[in-house]
Amino acid sequence: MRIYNTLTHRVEEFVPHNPDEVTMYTCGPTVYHFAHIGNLRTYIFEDIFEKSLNYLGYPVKRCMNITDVGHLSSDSDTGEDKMLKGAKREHKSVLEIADFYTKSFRTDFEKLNNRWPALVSPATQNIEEYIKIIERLLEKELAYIAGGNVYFDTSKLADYYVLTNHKEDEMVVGVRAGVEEDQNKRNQADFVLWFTKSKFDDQELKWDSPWGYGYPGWHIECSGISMKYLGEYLDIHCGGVDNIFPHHTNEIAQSEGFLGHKWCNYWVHGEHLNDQSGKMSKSKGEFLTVSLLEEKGYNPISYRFMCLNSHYRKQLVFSYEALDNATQAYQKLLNKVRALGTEEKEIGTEEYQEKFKNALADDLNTSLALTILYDVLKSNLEDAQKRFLVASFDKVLSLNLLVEEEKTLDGELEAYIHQKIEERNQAKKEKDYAKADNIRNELLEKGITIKDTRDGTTYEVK
RNA sequence: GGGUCCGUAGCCAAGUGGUAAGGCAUGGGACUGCAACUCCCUGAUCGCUGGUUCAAAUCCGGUCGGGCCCUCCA
Repeated sequence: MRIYNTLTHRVEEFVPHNPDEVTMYTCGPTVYHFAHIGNLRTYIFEDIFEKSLNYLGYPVKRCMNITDVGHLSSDSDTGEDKMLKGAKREHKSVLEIADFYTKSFRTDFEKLNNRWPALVSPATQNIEEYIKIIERLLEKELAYIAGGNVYFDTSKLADYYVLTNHKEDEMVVGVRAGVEEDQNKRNQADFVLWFTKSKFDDQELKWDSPWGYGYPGWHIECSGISMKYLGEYLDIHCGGVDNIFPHHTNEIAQSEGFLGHKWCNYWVHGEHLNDQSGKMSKSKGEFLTVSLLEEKGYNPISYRFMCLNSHYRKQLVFSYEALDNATQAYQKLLNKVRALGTEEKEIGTEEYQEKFKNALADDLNTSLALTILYDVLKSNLEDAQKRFLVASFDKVLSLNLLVEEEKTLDGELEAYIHQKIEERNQAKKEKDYAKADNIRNELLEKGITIKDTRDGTTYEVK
């Protein structure tokens, strides 16, 4: 498999430490509010990545954190704490907020057919890990204490900006409004590992530490959780592009400072979903959640389809036109697949399996992978072979291509529909088309769509 | 100011040197009592401009337009 590595700025051949257990860490959400579909785009990409690795023969051990504490809106100890803000907004405790939004995140995550990682760990349950790391960093003099907080000393590293081509003296501090420089820091890029003194003394969650009662900095949690669950040699670390700097840059600094050797070989980042005006955010424009799409009558999987039609490293602009487009295409695809019958036959499908694998192995070229799916449907293969391939591809695509609509109709409704269809067919025979159309409309109003096929009349219940 | 990415038909989009995949929409046709579904047909010299080359959407330069990052973010 070839994948783009942010560390080298190139597409590279993927070589894991151990092909029998690829380790993958993906940054999770801060659970202070609902996730919007832009947030979820990254998780769709990560899911496709994980499943592609599986499809290509690599078992994956994946871990994800849940940020449920002290995520300040800046490393300078300024701005607001997201969790506290969420709690205040809803008059609940931080833990209640975390619990509620973790659950709703998981619901949305799974509605998009993302596989929930086996290892998911909240930041608040790994405090001892962070303390262990910080202690070692202090011993090695890679960290220092100032103003009651523990900071990482970025000047001790030969190359702090490994992921970006930033040059420190050319960077502008406070490009964004509301960012102030923390006077305790020795270097501009230093960041907090542990807070005891903060503008946010009303922090609800605090723990004892060698440096006093306080709470961890944001970046340390991913290093701690990752090393705790996946060991000290990580194959893949994923996240959204916005995490490249400073979050992932800082993770590398502290993890490698702690370990004393290279930590993770492949850094893979997903691009953003934008709206017409640029970056999507929770505070401006329409707050696009999975639930909102559902309220508007969209199947969340249509959104997944829309994402797969694009490339994870390309910005995608959300519009209802694009989503409608995807919805239409997805429905047509389902119709075609459902006409294939139920038998599966593997023999003779190797060529297409190979093509599909090649598309995935080429830096996750999902739109090409979808094209191969269309090629299969148009090919001269037998229906059973096509069906086998669709089933196989859907292990990665996860578009519910073979999931029949499991509408459990009660017998009464079913009998009613059959009776109406019978009446309509009778009317058609007698060329009483007005009556036939009336029956069809009557059923349609109840969400039942009639289809006349060569083998008789079928129906679909919405 | 620094960094980085992108610009292919109405829309989504593949293609990184050999003469433009695929999907949706549109228009036409087959099927149907009509419709839906399905099937067939239907469209672009690749932002603009120089250059390299026998050959460029693909490489190099310039230019225009747009996104993102430079301590909230997926």
